[in-house]
Amino acid sequence: MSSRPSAIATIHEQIAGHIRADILSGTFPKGTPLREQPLAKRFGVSRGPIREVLLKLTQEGLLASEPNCGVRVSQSTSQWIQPLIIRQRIELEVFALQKSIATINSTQISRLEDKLDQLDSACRKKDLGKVAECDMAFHKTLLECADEVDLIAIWLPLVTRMIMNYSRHIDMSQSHEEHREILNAVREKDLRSAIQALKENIQ
Amino acid sequence: MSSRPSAIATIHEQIAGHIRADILSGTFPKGTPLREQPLAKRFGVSRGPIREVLLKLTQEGLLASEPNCGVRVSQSTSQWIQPLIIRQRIELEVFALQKSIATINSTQISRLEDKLDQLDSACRKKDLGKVAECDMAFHKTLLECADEVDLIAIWLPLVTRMIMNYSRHIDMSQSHEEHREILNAVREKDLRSAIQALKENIQ
DNA sequence: CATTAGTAAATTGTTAACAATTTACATTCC
DNA sequence: GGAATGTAAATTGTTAACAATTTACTAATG
Repeated sequence: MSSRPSAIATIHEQIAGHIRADILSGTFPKGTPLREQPLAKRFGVSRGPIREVLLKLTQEGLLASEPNCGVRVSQSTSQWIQPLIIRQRIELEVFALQKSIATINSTQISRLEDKLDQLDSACRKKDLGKVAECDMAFHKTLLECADEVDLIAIWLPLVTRMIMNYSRHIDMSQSHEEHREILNAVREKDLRSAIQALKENIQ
Repeated sequence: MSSRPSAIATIHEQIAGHIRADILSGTFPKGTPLREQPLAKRFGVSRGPIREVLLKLTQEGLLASEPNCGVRVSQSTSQWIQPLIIRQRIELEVFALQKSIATINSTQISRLEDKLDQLDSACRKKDLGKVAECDMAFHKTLLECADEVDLIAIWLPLVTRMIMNYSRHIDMSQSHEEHREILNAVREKDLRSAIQALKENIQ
């Protein structure tokens, strides 16, 4: 919801980022209950802000909530709808590319380069949670170039459900290469190649 | 969130429903700031639960939040992405129909009939907010027949953004007819007709 | 021995007070 | 008169205590 992309993360976003990484890396396996009090203690805040973060992650799809019983890490998305999710995610990202590629500027390119560097770093450290987070962040930055806030809100639940299923099977060395190809094509404003590289990365 | 469809709404859901209807009916025009204290007083609760409802509606896309400045009613979605939103929404609902239509049972049919009745009642009362809410509720119930929780989470941000733009142009008399046609086709397990009626209703 | 009932602990839900930040407005200065 | 500054009000953000609910465990009962 922050209007400025790449802004300094608020305390909410930092906490959400930590928990998100712990889920995507498998530190919290599927079905694990997340209790408010221990999380509050861990992050040095009271339960109020924690509740808001948990609600946010629930609506993203990472957590599942049962009234009066708290939240637990979501189970995997069913096999049935995965092809649908992939199709829709590709349609959104291709749309964003088509709209933005002609007018993309150097500031946006360097933002993408930053994300790519962070992804590279996470890959070398074999930090699975961080790799998944950086992967998402790269694509999110790409979407932000299209300057359509609604696009990201629609895209988020799709990508969250994909990452939940695939994060543990990411090929660290390949991931970095694939994203570099996307960025190279975008830099040269080569829409066709960019779309192809994007599809290969997502599928 | 609630595992039981058609369950008694929690206090959260009731408050969210009220505010949602006020936004969709135009009682709160686009850009109107929503303050926590007045809302808390209006619904007879403290600010805590109100904050959670506002966060929920923000992530649905009805409200836009600026840190330390509260939330306001979202502006309309840009013209650029509306065709995309419609396409994806149709794809989701058609998918749900394809998966569920063969196995749909009488309990689910009567649930749909309930929603249709409520829609009819709201149309006769010319209650725009209620009509928009019932419209959404009918389609949500249809999606629930597919028994894929993730489907609804992906669908919600799409339909919210459609309704935000169209709610004030709904043809009350036509809306009820269109939904009745969908239900009739579903009742007869006529997939082709159901899809056609659905597309005509959405587009 | 399995089942039920009852009780204590753990956990979520709610509230009201307090802190930090932003906004609005009046005052001063140029 | 207009811009900058300072102060008060309004508003959001956070906290800790309390209430309500669920869960886990123990003991009684058939």
